[in-house]
Amino acid sequence: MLSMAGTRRKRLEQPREVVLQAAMDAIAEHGLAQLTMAGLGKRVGISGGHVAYYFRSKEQLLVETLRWSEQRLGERRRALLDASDAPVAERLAGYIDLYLPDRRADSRWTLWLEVWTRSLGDPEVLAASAEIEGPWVEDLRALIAPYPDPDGYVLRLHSLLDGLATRIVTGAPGPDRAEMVRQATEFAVREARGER
Amino acid sequence: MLSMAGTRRKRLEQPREVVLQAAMDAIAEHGLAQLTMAGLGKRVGISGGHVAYYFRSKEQLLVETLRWSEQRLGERRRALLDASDAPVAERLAGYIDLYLPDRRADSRWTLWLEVWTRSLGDPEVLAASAEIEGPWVEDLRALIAPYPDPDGYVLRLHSLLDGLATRIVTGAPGPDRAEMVRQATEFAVREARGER
Amino acid sequence: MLSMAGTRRKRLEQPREVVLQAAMDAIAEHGLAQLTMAGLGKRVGISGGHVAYYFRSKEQLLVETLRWSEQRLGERRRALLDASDAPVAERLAGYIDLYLPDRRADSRWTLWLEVWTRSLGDPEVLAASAEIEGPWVEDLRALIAPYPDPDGYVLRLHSLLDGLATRIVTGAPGPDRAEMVRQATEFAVREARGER
Amino acid sequence: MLSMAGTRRKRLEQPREVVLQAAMDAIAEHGLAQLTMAGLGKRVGISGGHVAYYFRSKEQLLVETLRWSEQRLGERRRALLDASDAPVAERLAGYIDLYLPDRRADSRWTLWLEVWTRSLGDPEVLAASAEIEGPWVEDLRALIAPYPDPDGYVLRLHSLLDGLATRIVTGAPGPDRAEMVRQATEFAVREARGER
DNA sequence: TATGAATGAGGATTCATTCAT
DNA sequence: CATGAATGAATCCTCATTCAT
Repeated sequence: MLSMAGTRRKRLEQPREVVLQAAMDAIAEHGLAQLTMAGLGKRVGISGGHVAYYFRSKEQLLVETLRWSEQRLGERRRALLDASDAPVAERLAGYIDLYLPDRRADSRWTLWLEVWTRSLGDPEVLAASAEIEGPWVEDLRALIAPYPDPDGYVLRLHSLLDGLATRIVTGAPGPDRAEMVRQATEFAVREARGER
Repeated sequence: MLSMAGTRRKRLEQPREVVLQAAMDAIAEHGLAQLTMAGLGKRVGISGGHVAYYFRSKEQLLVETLRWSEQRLGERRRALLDASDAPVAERLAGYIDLYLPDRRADSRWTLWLEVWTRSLGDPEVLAASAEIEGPWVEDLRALIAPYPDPDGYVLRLHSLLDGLATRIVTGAPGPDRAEMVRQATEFAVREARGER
Repeated sequence: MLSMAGTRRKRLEQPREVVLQAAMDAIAEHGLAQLTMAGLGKRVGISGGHVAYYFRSKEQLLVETLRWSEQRLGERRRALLDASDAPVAERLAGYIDLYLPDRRADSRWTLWLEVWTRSLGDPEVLAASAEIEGPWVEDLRALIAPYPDPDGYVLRLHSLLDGLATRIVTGAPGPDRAEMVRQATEFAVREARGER
Repeated sequence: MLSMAGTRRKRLEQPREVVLQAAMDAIAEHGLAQLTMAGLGKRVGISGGHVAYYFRSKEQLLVETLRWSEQRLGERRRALLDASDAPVAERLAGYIDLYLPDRRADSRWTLWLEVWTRSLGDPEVLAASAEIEGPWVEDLRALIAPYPDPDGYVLRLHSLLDGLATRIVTGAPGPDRAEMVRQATEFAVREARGER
C-alpha cells in the first residue's frame, strides 16, 4: 500500500495558463474528442487528478479554455481597434480576420462548436457562451458607431461570420479563407454604409 | 426456460421511417445526448440490437436521420418554389422560413450542430453534410438565377442563415425567430437586387 | 506572486475540540458520506491538510470523534448515576435514555454504524470500539450490582439497545423512541429483578 | 480499432444466481470493501460491464444479494417451522439459530451492516431493508401466536438478535455464538411465557 | 504550526456493437 | 428478420494523504 499520493513532483509556474495552452494545442493536434483529463495532465507533467482539481469538470475546462483563448484574442482585437486610425473598412477587415478561424480544425472554433452543442442542454454553458461573445459585440458596436441599428448589424455580421467560420473549421468545400474574409468585409462595409 | 430470442415480435411497416421519425421526436423531447440505440428501439417496439442492424452505426443513424429530415423538408421546399409565381422576395422569405429551425432545440438543427462537430474528425461525415446541403444550394441558385455570382450569394446567405439558426436552436439571447426571418429576408432580397 | 502558503491564518483555541464538534455537526446535517477532510477544515476555518495533520487518517478521525462524543456523554451518565439516589428502575431508565440515539441520523450512532462496518476488516477499529464501549459496561455493572451474572446482563441489555438504536438511527418503521425507551426499561428492570 | 465488444464468450446457465452466489462468497472471503463489479464479473467469467447490466448499480447489487440470501434462508426457516411439531421453545431456538450470523464476517450479516449504513441516506435502501426483514417478522408472529403484543415481542427479540448479531459478525469480544443462542433463546422463551 | 497544491489510486457506469439463437 | 445477452473500452471524478514552503 505504498501510495505516492500527495508527493509533489513538480510545481508549475502558471499552472492554469500552462494547462489552458496545452488544451488548445492538444485540440488543434488531435481534436477535442481525444482530449482527456489524464492526457492533458500528462502533456504538462501533472496528474490527471490535478487537472480536475483546477477545473471542476471537463465541461468547465472546455468553457474556461474557450474563455481564455478569447481573452487573449480580445487583447489583440482591442490593440488593433484602438491603435488604428485607419478607415472603418480596414478596421472591419481586421476585426473579421481576427474573428474567423485561422484554419481547418482551429482549436478556438472547435471549442465554439462544442460549446454550441453543449449549450443545447445546459443553460450554464449557454450563459457562458453569451458572456464570452460579449466583448466582440461591444467592440463591433464601438467600431460602427454611430449606426441606427447596432443590434441588427451585430446580429447580421456575427451570424454571417459564425456561418463562415463553421465552414472553415470543418473544412467544408468552398472558397478559401481569404476569399471569405473578402466577402465578409464587403458585406460588413456595405451594411455599415448602406443604412448610415 | 424457453428463450424468446429469435421470435419475431413485431413487424414494422416501414421500419426505417418509423425509427427515423422516432429519433427526431426523441431528440426534440430529450436532446441528442439522451438518445441511445436501446432507448430508440424501445420507443418503436423493436430491440436496440435491431436498430443497430438497420443502421450500421450510431454515426450512420444520425446522418441518416438528418438526411431523412432534410428530404422531407426538401419536398415542402420544392412545392413552395415550384408552385409559386410570387415575386422573388416572397419566395426567398419562404425559403428562409423553411431553412431556419422552428424552435429552440429543433431536432433537425440539433443534428446539424452534431454533424458539424463530428465532421471535424471524420471526412465521411463532412462529405455527407455537404451532400445533404446540396439540394438547398440547387434550389437557391435556381431561385435567384440569373445572378452573376451565385456561389458567392449562396455562401453568404447560407452562412448568415447557419449563424442565425445556431442562435435560434441554442436559445441564445437575441431577437425572436420572426425578426430573424425578416432580417435575413431583407438581406437576401437586397443582395439579390443589389448586384443583379 | 507571493505565496501565502505557510502563513498562519488562524489559531484555534482548542483545535481538536473544535474539529470534533464540527465533525459531529456535519454528520448530523449532511451525513457521514458527505464528510470530507477538506470540507471539515473549511467548516472550522483551517485547511484540509491540517485536519489530516491533527488526525493521522480519516479512520482515526472517525474513531476519535466517536470517542470524544462518548466521553462527553460519559460525563452526563456518571453525573446521572452518581448523583441519583433514585430507585434502580429510574436510574436504568436514565441510562437507557442516554444510550439510545436522540433521533434519526443521530451523529453518534451514525458513527457507531460506521465503526461496526469498518471493524469488520480492521482489528484496530474493533479494539477501539470495544474500548469506547467500556465505560458503559462498567457503569451498568455498577448499577445492577450485586447481580449473579453481570456479563450476561450487560450483553443482553446492550444488544437489545444496539438493535433498538439501529432502528431509531436508520429511521426504520416501528414505535417511536419514547416507546422503545419504555420497552427497554421494562426489560432491563424485569431482568434485573427476575434473577436477583 | 478491433473491438471485441459484443462478442459473446460464454453464456451462463442461471446468471443471476451465479453472480449472487459469487458475491456472497467473495464477501465472505475478502470482505465487502474488496468487492468490485469487475472483480465479481471475473469470478464468474463474465465482464464487469455485464454485472452492471444485470444489476443497475452496485447499491442494487448489494440489496439484491441480501434479498437473495434471505430468501434462501427463508425457505429453510419455513421448512423448520412448518414441519416441526416440537415445542415452541425448540422452534424458537431453531429460529434464533437461523437468524444469527454463522460466524465472524458472515456474508449475510456483512451485508446487513452495509445496508443499515446506506439506509441512513437512502430511503429506498431503507424500504428494501424493511421489506427483506418482513418474512422473519411474519414467521415469528405466527410462531408465538396467540400473544397479546406480538409487535412488541418481535421488536424486542429482533432488536436483541440484531445486537447479538453485530457482535458476532464484527468479532467483538464476548461469549461464543452457542452461548448467545442459548441466552437469546432463554429470553425468547421467557418473554413468550411471561406475558401469555 | 499551518498551508494548499499535487498526487494517484480507484471503480462505477454507460453504451455502441456483435452474434448465437 | 429479429432478439437481447454479453462485451469491454473508455474516462471522469473524488478525496485521503503528503510535503515543500
